[in-house]
Amino acid sequence: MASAAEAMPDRCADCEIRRVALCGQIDVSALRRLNTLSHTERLRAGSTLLWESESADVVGIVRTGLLKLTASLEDGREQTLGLAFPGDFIGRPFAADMEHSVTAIADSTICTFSRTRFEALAGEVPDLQQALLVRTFKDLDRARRWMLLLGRKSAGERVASLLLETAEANGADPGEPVPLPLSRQQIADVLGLTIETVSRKMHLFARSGVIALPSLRSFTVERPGELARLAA
Amino acid sequence: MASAAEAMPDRCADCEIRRVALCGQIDVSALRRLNTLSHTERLRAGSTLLWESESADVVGIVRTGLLKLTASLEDGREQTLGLAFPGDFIGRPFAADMEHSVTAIADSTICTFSRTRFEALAGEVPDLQQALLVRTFKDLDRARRWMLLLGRKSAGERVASLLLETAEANGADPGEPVPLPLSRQQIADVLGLTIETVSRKMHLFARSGVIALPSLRSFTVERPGELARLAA
DNA sequence: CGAACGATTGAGCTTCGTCAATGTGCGTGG
DNA sequence: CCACGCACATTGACGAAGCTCAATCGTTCG
Repeated sequence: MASAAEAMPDRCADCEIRRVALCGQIDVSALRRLNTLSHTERLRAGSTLLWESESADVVGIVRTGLLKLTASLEDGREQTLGLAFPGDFIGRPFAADMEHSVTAIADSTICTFSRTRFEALAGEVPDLQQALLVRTFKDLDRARRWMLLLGRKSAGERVASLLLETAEANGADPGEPVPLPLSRQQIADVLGLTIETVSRKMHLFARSGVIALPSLRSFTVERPGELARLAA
Repeated sequence: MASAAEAMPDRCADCEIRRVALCGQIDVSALRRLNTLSHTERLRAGSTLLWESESADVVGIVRTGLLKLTASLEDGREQTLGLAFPGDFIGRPFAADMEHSVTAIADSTICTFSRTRFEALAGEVPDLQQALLVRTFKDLDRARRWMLLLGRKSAGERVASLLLETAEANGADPGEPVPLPLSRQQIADVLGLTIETVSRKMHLFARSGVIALPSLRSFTVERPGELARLAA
């Protein structure tokens, strides 16, 4: 298996696929076939892999970095619909047109597949399809949870929710610095706010001692209970 | 096939399942098995089939009526995450806990299955799983499109968007009355607004001649182009 | 007819967006 | 090493959008 990856450095190592994308459920021969279909795509921060309302012929799995899914209105207003971390699946099998753009926030590598070939393989490998279905249900629930935030939470609650979620995703202890992979503008786009409001709320929390802001791209949680209460 | 439905009136007619849920893709024997597993659940408007953050042991397909998916905050604020029309799938195979409630808006009937038995069958019938996957991708894109509305559109744009979408779903011509299945409060919950703001915007549009409001539960589109422009 | 419920309308206020000025960190080139 | 410039972030002043509270209206159902 490793030898295949060495022989074809442009292919994804199948151990990676197995671990990250498919939870070790699919059998080795299908894995081999999946592997020969894959290409590693390198994406610099800021460049876009898939474009809203254009047809896409690739799907993929994020290997490293961070990407955002976004939709825009004609006048330029933009909303981030979700983030894609390593292991997340991107693209739309069984559908030609994208409903959102996929753009790298940090330099990223994506393990890509021809969409039609991936579809064909999925039809032949039920375990692959089931893994994808379970994953898609999770994405759907994540998106819907965010709808509650966008529709009903105040600016302060939104910012607190994001900080809390980021801290938890990092398994950070109180007082320990948590890296913040997003700029203020990107935070605003995720939360449906403006950059100014995000800045004000973060510093409000910092002044009240709930968090600390040691640098622009990190924070610490000083009073976890209070932060959770602020997140509503 | 019809005879099975007659012999067991509590079962869903399989022609219904085939047409509505599975796009005619699954084979007849699997259909039969699916059929013997199904129960028809009748739900009165206002009653809840599945509860947020409780475990659920059923999944199902809406046959008649209309349901809403909702999530709430502790203090009672509620956001509607989506609507389930006839043909829509509800519940979460491969997951025990619900992330949202499912409540009937109108009297409804749902063709339900034991979740675990449905999961087992899905594992055996790849076409069923694929149909479900395609459907789930569509739901995900619908949810994400709504995130753009919740995060970035003004109250007027939200109301116009909902009216436009409702009119289009009904294939209504200009001037023709469109039924509105939601109360003002339910519209507000879908759009992330208050009932007062919804009322004001609707009457604003009516006064300007873009729509007309012949009754509380219907409207007509008088100037489609203008309504589309208002929806942004 | 009256009560109950949902919808409308108005007045005031809060929150958040807008606009503008200022500040801060960082890389580049002198 | 320092100065500069640029991008990003912060802060303040102000206004508008939408929420809250409250009164009224209309409809439906006893």
